Amino acid sequence: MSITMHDVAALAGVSLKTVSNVVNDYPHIKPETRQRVVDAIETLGYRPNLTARGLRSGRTGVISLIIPDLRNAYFAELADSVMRAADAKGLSVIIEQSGADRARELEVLRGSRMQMVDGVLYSALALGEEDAHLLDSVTTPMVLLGERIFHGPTDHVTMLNTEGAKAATEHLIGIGRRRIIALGAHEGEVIGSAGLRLEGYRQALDEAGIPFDTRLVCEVGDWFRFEGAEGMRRILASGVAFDGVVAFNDSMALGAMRVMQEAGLRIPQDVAVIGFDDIDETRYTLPTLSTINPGREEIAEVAIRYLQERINNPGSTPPPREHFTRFELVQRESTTV
Amino acid sequence: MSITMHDVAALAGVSLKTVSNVVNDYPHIKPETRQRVVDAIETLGYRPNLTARGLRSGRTGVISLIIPDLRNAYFAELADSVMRAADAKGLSVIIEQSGADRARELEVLRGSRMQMVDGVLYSALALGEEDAHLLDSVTTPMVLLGERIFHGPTDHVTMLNTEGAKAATEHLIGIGRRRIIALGAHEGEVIGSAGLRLEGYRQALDEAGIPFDTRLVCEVGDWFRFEGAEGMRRILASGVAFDGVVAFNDSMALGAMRVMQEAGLRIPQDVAVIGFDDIDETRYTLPTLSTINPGREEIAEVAIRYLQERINNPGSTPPPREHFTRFELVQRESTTV
DNA sequence: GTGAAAGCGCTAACAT
DNA sequence: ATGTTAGCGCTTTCAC
Repeated sequence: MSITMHDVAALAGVSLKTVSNVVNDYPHIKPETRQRVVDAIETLGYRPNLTARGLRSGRTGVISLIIPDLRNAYFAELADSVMRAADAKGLSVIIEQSGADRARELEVLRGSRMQMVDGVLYSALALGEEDAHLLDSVTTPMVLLGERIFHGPTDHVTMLNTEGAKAATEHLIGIGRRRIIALGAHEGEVIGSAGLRLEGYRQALDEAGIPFDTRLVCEVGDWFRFEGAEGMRRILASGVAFDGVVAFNDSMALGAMRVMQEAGLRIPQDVAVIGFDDIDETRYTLPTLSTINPGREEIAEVAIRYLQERINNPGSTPPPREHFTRFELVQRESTTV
Repeated sequence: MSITMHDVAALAGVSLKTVSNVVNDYPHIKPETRQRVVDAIETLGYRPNLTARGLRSGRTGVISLIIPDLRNAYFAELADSVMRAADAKGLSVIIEQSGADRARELEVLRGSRMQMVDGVLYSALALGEEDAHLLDSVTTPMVLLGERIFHGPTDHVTMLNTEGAKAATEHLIGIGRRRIIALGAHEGEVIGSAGLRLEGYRQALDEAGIPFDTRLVCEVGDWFRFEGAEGMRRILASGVAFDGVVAFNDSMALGAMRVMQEAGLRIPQDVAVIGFDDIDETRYTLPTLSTINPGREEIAEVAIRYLQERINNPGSTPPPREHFTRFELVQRESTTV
């Protein structure tokens, strides 16, 4: 049996309500009363029961973060940023992995765990624009992360994908590259990281007057290292000439780099490479990898702020907001000639 | 206002208890009654309120995982394994980062979040054997992970560190290496990953009749890539001859590999390298990295099982158990000559 | 400024 | 096999 407010109230000789007021930092309490309560809490080692508080107040102080997979460095780092931002606001974070699986991404939304969190940060990978309406029925406050769904019924925080990819491509063009591979395309995709980033790649080529060549566009399935490696193997096998690679994430860039190095290509002399995400690892590879930093900390901070605003104002439902973070091009050895 | 059991009971024309029984899969319910309740749940879209259930039953179905830092690939992968094992048992996981900071590791133990979880998986990095008594006062069921505290008051799951390091060293000796660097030592440490692994390294040398040379022992602070790189720089600067490296984790091995490659050393021809942890990345570096797989999935599975046993039998307090997982040596290019 | 009472939604006894 | 009753520990009216 644990210590309850009752015990504290009894020891301090006050009522339940007064203890509650002290615990919740209510302003109007006589200093000496407050002190007596604080002492009683101290001597008894009282800790509020958060479950009871949650039941009564309707708030648990817990949010959930739904991401595809923690083993993916980008999401591990995103989770880290989210947990820091949440911690600063006194929130705990339950992480749920969806495995980028459509069925599971939907299941998690309906799952009963949703009943015990105040809000959800939702980073979908398999759902798309056509699923936006499925979010209408979600009553828990939610902030969307990522590029799969725009103009949904909820707040949305993401980076400027097209602009980032354009900047990456311009950077390669700026160091004299003309035959640039786009690694990580998804056929027919318009919305979504792949679609948006390919668009940025095209814009950069257009503005530089470089013709778009479909042989330089490498389509892959998932964005793991393996796929980056496989994609590069296909490029090499095709015999197409190239002198630069814009990979749509760092993992693929690293997989491709390994394949190129095995094939005897020198980076950046023969092929300059730039990735996306600025995962920690890019600082330590050989060569180190230039990349686009998507502003993970800003994403986490803004997402938490939006979520908390929704949580704290359950009545009002202002229209969904959209926040685009600033990105930053980080130049490292893979594009320094 | 959300739908409660009351609403379901009213619609199905049964009592609260019956609804509760159906929801909790109680065995003895007339099939037709059950069906009526199920239908009512369906039409109303009822979801049990987990907070209320938690308050009443004393169990929330949430555990917390306390780890140093998700940005560390080993812990991200451990968290992934833990979440999968927990999910299979219907448990949710709150992750808390301690930053390998002693004060924070202790704070997290006393934190009020502990009041809302059924149990804790605790992976300390800064606490040590001398802090074991601090765990006595923790009433929440707990399973220790890692090597900092043995013979504490709680269950403990870890790998066979000494044996793993011994096997790694023997592997290098087996391919003809005699001057082997031990990368990642902590001066004076006996317990803890560094101490135990250094011991395994010594045992392997002893058994092979190779003299222990302190100039080959490289001490570092944290076990990040940066420290591995710095340690290797010091080794190279010292001018000591060597033909093998046993790194006490993969991150350091990769940092060291990069420095060696920059210095023109070929791996594995000039220096064979083996790490520890089998993080995903080791499969994709150039060369791929041989390593000791610590059996993360087994660690997660056993830890969750132990924890659940403690949670489900709050009365009985059998003595603390200790489980050592099997490790596996994974040979890759960095030790294949 | 503080107290008394009500009840958040659920499950565990104890009936029937 | 199902219904009734009584709280879990807290916050929130509403008094005083």
